[in-house]
Amino acid sequence: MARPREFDSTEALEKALNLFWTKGYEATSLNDLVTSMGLSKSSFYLTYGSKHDVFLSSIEHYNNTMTAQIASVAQLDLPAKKLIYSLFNRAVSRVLEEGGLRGCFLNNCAVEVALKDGAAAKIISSGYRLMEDTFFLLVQRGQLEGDIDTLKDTRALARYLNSSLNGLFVSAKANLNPNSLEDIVQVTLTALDN
Amino acid sequence: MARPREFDSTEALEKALNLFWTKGYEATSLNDLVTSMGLSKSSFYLTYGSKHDVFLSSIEHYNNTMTAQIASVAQLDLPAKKLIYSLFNRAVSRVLEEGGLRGCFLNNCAVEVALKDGAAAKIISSGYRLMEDTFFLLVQRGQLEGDIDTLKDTRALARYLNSSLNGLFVSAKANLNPNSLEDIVQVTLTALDN
DNA sequence: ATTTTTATGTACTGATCGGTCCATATTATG
DNA sequence: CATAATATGGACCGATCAGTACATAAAAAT
Repeated sequence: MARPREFDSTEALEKALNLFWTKGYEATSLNDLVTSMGLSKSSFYLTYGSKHDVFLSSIEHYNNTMTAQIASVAQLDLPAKKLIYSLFNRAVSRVLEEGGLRGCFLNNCAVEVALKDGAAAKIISSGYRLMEDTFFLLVQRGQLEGDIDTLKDTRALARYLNSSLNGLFVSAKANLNPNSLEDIVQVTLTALDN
Repeated sequence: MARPREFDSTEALEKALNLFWTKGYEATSLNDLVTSMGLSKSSFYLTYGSKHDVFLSSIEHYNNTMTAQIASVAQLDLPAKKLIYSLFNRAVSRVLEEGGLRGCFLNNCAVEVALKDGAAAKIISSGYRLMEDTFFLLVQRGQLEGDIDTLKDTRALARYLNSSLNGLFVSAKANLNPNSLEDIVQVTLTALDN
């Protein structure tokens, strides 16, 4: 009944997400967005509403994909404690990769906009709880599997691990040093030992 | 020999610092700056050079005051381990105060600009090393005082503590929850136990 | 083939961006 | 009191900001 869209709207959203991820919200201009998304301003506004709207959609999309992807790692058929180890080690190697310093998108958003953007803050917060819950399930499984002391507070450990992962990303940006990151991970993970 | 300045330049710099701290670099406009610093554009540019220059000066000033202030805490005549505890507990209570959510300025800067602003990155990095070195001295003293296992890697513990503190600030922004912050601190500090 | 409906490209908006210019004001020195 | 030197206020700059208007394009439905 009407002219069909010439672009894939989730593909374009991912382009926007990537831009916000590497440049931050404020430093990303509308021209940046439409250029990298490959569409005209008309299509942009018709499809996504506004810069702020597409930003919120980006965070939601991030929650639905990246965060959910980590949650799926948690269901792999390996000892939960090993999975936690590998989540941290993979975070380190990802940060050290080309372009990896942009870190975690939720982390970046929390720091840059959570304080002044209530709508964004809600979505960020839900993403964080998703991460925390993933760690909770992993720690719980580790306790069931006998690899983590059952006397330890499961929720507290989950919160600690989530927070530590964020600290790692900030540390990498503040003072990139592979040895330092490995030190941090090594000490962090001793909290899971007896 | 010439007309005297009508404002205190470090006082004004602190106003700028506070603005960058709460709003972030990109979101702070020149009008914001001159208004809150209480001076005209002429005086601003004559005294501080540019928005970017005053930003760099702000970070340097932060390093010289806040970070150095924490370093002075480290020299208090109390068991070093207790001092580490109180640094973390004070961070939690400061975050929970009115306006405390803006967190740590170095942390904010690292996340928002370190990737794209080399000049800022250098200053941020030096601030971080200052923090890390403070923790190093504290851990070392704790080991000498017999409160921290001497078999533990002093430098690794310092890096870990510094990173954990940053994680705490991000966590607070992402999902403010006093219980959660206390959980994080409690687990974090067990790394100092035997 | 015409109508309906949505998509697209482009020109345009007022507001704000960081930054400059210059005329005037204010002081210390000679 | 004149001069030298810096400080200040405010008008002004081109560029860019996010967002809009509108004319045209394209497809499905009749």
